[in-house]
Amino acid sequence: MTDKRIDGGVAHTLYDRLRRDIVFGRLAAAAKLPLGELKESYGVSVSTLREALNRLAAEGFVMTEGQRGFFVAPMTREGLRDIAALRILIEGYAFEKSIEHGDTDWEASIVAAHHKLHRLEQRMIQGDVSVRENWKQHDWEFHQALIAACGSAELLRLHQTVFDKYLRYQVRVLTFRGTLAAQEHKDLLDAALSRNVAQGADVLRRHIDGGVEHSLAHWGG
Amino acid sequence: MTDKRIDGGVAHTLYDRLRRDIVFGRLAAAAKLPLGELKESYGVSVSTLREALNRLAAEGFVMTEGQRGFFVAPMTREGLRDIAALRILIEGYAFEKSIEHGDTDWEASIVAAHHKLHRLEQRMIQGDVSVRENWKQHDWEFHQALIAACGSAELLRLHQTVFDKYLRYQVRVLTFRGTLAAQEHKDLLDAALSRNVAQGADVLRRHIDGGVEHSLAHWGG
DNA sequence: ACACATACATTGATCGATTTTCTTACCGAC
DNA sequence: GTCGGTAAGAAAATCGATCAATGTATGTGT
Repeated sequence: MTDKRIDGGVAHTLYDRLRRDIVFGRLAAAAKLPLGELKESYGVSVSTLREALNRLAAEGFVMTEGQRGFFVAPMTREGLRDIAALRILIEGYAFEKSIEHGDTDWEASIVAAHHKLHRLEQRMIQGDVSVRENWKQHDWEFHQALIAACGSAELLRLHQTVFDKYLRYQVRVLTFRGTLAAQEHKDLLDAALSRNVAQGADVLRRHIDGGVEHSLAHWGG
Repeated sequence: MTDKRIDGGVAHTLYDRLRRDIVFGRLAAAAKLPLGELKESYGVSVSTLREALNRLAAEGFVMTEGQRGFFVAPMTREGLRDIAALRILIEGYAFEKSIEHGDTDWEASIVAAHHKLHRLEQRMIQGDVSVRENWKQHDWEFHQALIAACGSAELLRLHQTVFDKYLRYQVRVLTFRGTLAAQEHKDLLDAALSRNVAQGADVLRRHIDGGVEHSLAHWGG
């Protein structure tokens, strides 16, 4: 028998797909989301579709105004600075708490997460762009591992959506920050292992602000 | 003709009603939410109901696990401490930014908001419990006014849900902190008007932690 | 008497159809 | 020529019905 727990039902699968399609730009920013067309392309009914869209609307990935349907959330320079500042606040605080409370198991998990991320980064730097979506997953897992010992479920949950909103802007510019980002990840790992709160917060701020500057520089349009 | 913009459709109205019913405890914590019954009592169809519940699930007011339906989010001592810490972080940061950037219009709006709140608090202290739900509204409007000049839409949006999650715990214990809370609100106003960031953050922390201690002391069960 | 399996009842998840609302194109009046 | 109103078409919001999963009770075998 197949394990049903792999997918959480059509609605949950659809939610994941839509979310990824928004974060990775396959659904363009500010694009209209016509129920009739999406219903066809995703192969679900309108009710199921609306359930997923409502969840995404609550998280801020899609907008819905009055009875005019759903739109992908737009991307603006101000929106990027806004979400980046929020990520620095949330992740910075969670990182501090995590450094305070983390035990040896936590240390082991961040070392492991960093190793996997490092491998992917090497391939990315060498120009292998096929692993991009995979790399994102490991980037997130590393950052999530860093703050996993913060002791707050609310914080971890919130970080997940803030991180993805920020990531959407990183994906938008197709170029990779490469060596710089990789070095910052290493610095974050070192700060965590040496329990240096101030240094960790500082590196994290530079890491995120660096991504903002990179995105703004390659904004285009 | 009646202005349609007053209600945002059945779904949005239902969302508001459900959210209020959860925050004010009319839907008990951890209670099951049977679609068949709710459909009757709220007078909507199952699809509309599920849309609203999905939005609330994304915000964390209701839980949904697998194919077993929806539950009101439970309330625990740890959950209270968790959400309180998050509120201190979010609102404290937003308050600082607001003090930095706020202009005279902002000052006027917080004076006005505080005045309305103050009137309600006087009636609450005198034992008039009929204005409780109205008082909550003005409490929220005052705190929202304090941070309105922070310059971040994401922060304001996030604050709204964090505030309501915290408020649910305050509503849970039926007693009112009365004079203490009123004095703290006055102190917050003074700190904002005198642009004293450190004092503002300090008062805010005491205000929120005070509410936590009050709730834990009257926890019962 | 207890454990397990199976049939039944209940509830949630998904779908297709109906109703309402918005958009736009068209026509007449100023 | 433009503004305002109106009617037709498209799209979204809502609903009622069907399908699938879960929980429960019953019966049988050890």
